Amino acid sequence: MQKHCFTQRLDAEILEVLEKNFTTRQVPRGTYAYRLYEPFRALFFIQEGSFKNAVRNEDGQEFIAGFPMAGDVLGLDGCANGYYGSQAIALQDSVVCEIPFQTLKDLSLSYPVLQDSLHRIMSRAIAHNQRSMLMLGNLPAEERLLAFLHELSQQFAARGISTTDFDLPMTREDIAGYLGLQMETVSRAFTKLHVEGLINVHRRHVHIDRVGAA
Amino acid sequence: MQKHCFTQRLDAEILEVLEKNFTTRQVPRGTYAYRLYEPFRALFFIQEGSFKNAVRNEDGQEFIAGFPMAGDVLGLDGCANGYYGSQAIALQDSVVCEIPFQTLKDLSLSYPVLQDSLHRIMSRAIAHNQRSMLMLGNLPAEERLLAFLHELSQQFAARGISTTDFDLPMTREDIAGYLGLQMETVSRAFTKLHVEGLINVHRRHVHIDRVGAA
DNA sequence: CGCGAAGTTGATTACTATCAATCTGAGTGG
DNA sequence: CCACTCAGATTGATAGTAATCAACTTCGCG
Repeated sequence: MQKHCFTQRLDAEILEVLEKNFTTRQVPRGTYAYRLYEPFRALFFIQEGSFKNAVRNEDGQEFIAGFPMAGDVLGLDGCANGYYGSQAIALQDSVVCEIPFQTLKDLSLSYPVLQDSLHRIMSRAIAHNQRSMLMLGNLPAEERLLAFLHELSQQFAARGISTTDFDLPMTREDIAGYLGLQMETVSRAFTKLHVEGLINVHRRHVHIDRVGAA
Repeated sequence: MQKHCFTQRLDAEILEVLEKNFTTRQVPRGTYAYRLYEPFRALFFIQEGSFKNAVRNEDGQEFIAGFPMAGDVLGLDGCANGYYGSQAIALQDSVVCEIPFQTLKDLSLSYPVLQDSLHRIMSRAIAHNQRSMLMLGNLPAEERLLAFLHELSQQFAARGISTTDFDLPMTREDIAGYLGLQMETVSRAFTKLHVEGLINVHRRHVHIDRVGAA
């Protein structure tokens, strides 16, 4: 499989420069790439695997902000306050490149394209969160799940994996956390979509039959 | 009132540099600072007034991503795709500084502190959206409204306005759009908070009596 | 084989949306 | 100055959706 670094569309030349400064780290399934309230020092570029990006408040309530995969960047919320406002837990055994933020800034001065890239990545995160909020605010459970499957399908598409046949790396509870629903509701929504002939699902495996006239 | 530019905590020296490149623009109440799908060229720094930042999808469903005020930055979601993914509508007669993104990037090379500032601003937007999603996913109507009032109170605090006594610049419908609720539900939540003795509210005017044992 | 985590399904409750009727107050023009 | 108007806001009644509580099933794994 292709090695993903920083973005999928970065010049090879820049990649070389970055790789000199990379520290590669294994992140076994269930462990953290970075933790909530940990001092912000670095961004993490996922080379292999996938994560869940969890936000929590004082009351222990948890929300899943997203499921970043190979090629995505972790820790973007950290440089606002000097500590991470979320945490990233590996859903599978994963590999990340740790890029100290200071290094990234220094390199940006010599390689403006790198700076552009960082801006786009952060901007994309903002745009993604805005679309998520739109979904959370407006869609009923079943449509949320459909939107989620569609989003996931596109994430896989960008990585050359089948868009109609794939395994979910996360539990029903994780999905519920991402969609702002309860696990049971997610399970029922899966069943409903299956009954309607839109998908075929067995545990973690999903097959999308038709995209639905959304 | 103090003039707000870029961030409240930027060196005077840098401010001068920026101001040379500013184009100031009046944005009357009800008009746009920028529109959805408009080509991305610039960020907007609010000098006076306040806005609602609205995201829409194809079905015409709308979500309010936030209510940026003087000192905040608009248009951050634009540089991901080359066009704005949202739009900003003035809630009051407002004034913005339009900073072409290219200019900002050029200046960043000479003034690294400016680059830092941009990173922090984008990072803060990401962190803010994450907290919003946490609220949308977990809290019941009344607590959402309370969280919103608290957030607003802090926004005012940062601008030297009373944290316990203020006028809402937005309608109930806008608040509903931000909280992922219906206007009627927001109205009922206001009434309930009043009955519980937490707030005093008449139309747009709000007085916070006690913060509640959240 | 048995245990436990993950997932499904059912019954009931609680909350919010929806539809509909009013109320209020700011702005307008006679 | 007052009546009129209308957008914004409130309140009520009802329906619909998701949460909650509980029982049960499935599957991976030691």
